[in-house]
Amino acid sequence: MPVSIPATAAQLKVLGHPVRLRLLAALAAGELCVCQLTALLDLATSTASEHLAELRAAGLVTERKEGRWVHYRLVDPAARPKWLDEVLAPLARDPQVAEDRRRLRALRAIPLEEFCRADRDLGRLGIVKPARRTPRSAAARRVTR
Amino acid sequence: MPVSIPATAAQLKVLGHPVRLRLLAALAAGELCVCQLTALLDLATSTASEHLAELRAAGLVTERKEGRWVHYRLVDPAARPKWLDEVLAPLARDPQVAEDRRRLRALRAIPLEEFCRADRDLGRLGIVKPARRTPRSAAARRVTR
DNA sequence: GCATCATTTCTCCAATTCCCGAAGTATCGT
DNA sequence: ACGATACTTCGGGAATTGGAGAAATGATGC
Repeated sequence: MPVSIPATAAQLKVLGHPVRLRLLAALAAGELCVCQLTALLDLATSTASEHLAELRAAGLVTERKEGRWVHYRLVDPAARPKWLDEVLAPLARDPQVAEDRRRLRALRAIPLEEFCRADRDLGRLGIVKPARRTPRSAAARRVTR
Repeated sequence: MPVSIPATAAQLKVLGHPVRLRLLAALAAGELCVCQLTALLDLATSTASEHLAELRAAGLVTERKEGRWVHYRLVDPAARPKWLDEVLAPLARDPQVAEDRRRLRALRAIPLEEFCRADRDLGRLGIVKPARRTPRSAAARRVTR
């Protein structure tokens, strides 16, 4: 595990983005596939995929293919920079992360097949309530940018 | 000390740049003024100043004005994110950081007045040796970009 | 083989970053 | 008051990033 300024800067830079940080915080509780993460963060599939690719290139996550799905997880603790857990742990206090964890508990209980059959719609599955988190309205996207 | 995804992402992003990481690694051993850091990293003054301003905006360093000089230092440990020291500590093994520390030991021994009177020229002061680290040749800059 | 579905890669555009030199600010010494 | 000096802010140009949709890839099931 070589520690150098350029390598460390690259890892920190990748981590220094709200979406990627949120992805990692979600993965801290265990592996998830791209479609679950996409639904959780309400992103375009290609956007989620690209962020995950960056995290992988920085050596922060690994992928595991299984059938049609690709599961991502944090790199195992030995290969993990020591500061990563220190960064992620306090994020539990962020309300966004807390809500993500709550939804993930429900989400993990649903088999992937069923989840995808339901169009990966958290609303339809009763994971998010009245607010229609419908398929990413243009309006919703525009504000977050 | 509010911990949130946006705030943490902002701090990590600022840290995720080789120059700023090197600046922080230098400051880990104690406060330094802009002109010392500029000479150490061989940057344009305005570039160093802007990087330091970003670090300050992210709450990672504080400034102290004294006469003509502005001294920067790491924020005090209480206000410091817990992961910051974990990030900086292993960097001691980076050869660049090791060399910076060596030069800093010599540099700190020189009063600021004298240092500036010598045009902040590390070569002239015998801190860097034969390599003429003259005032930032265009050639030298071009490669590092 | 062929359609389907999850994911990745490509193409494009807007926005941001990075770095410098120039211009501006503030402080010191005279 | 004046010039010199340490630093900051501004202006601008090259490079990178972020994100979406479209097209490509790869595995599954019929």
